[in-house]
Amino acid sequence: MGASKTDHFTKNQNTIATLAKAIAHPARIAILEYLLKVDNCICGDIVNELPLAQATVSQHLKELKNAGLIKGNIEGNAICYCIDEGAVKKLQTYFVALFTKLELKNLNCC
Amino acid sequence: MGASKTDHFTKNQNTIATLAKAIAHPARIAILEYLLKVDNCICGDIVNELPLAQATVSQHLKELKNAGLIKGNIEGNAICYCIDEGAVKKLQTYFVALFTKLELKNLNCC
DNA sequence: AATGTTTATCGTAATATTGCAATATTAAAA
DNA sequence: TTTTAATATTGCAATATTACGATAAACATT
Repeated sequence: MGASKTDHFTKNQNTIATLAKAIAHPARIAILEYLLKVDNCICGDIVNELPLAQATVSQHLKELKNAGLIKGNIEGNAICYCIDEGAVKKLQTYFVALFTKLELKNLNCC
Repeated sequence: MGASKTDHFTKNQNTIATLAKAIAHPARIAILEYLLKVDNCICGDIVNELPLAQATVSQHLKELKNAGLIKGNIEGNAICYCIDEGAVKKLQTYFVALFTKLELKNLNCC
């Protein structure tokens, strides 16, 4: 078929893969970087910051939100988007673990 | 259309997105974890470690190799696969930068 | 109430990914 | 040389992603 066999892998493996997928697009990286750059987390001008149509940006924001990497609150006719620290910490935890394992190895065989 | 507009984003954004995409599948996470787990980097039994057909595993290995995350040397009729430290360090560098930016922020507005 | 602004959703087309059977390739072993 | 074993490639079908125009929804402004 063609659908990922997620049920054959561990929960942790699927979690990390999902988080990685959420940031596996330059537009979503750009969105995260922008959210980190601006002082205030009110970000009604994200669309103007990206070279994509409004509908496309909205779709990318939705994916980041579904992945839990950002949070959004309604504020009048604007939306307040922020980084979600919890999810980013989860990403961080995994990568730190990965990198730590790496450093313990003597990978000079190839 | 449907193709990513990679040329509208920075080189760094595209690099990170590509690396993230390479690990955005549980099978490829499982492969990396297995490569980290085994003592020796000769890994001719990766196929048996995964719940996927040989052709599919080979394809995932190819993607990891294209992304530069693993290296492979031909050794007789087997292949020696290893983590590529350089690429993992690149991933690490980016995430450390991202997480560092996060900690400097006061993200309590949402 | 009518208008303008901002964000979300729908519908659709183009492209990419996933998975596997079948087959090819490569080199060791018999 | 023939056989065996391991990995790669091809071809195809199913599914997912990306992008955007059109439209809807929500609210502020006039």
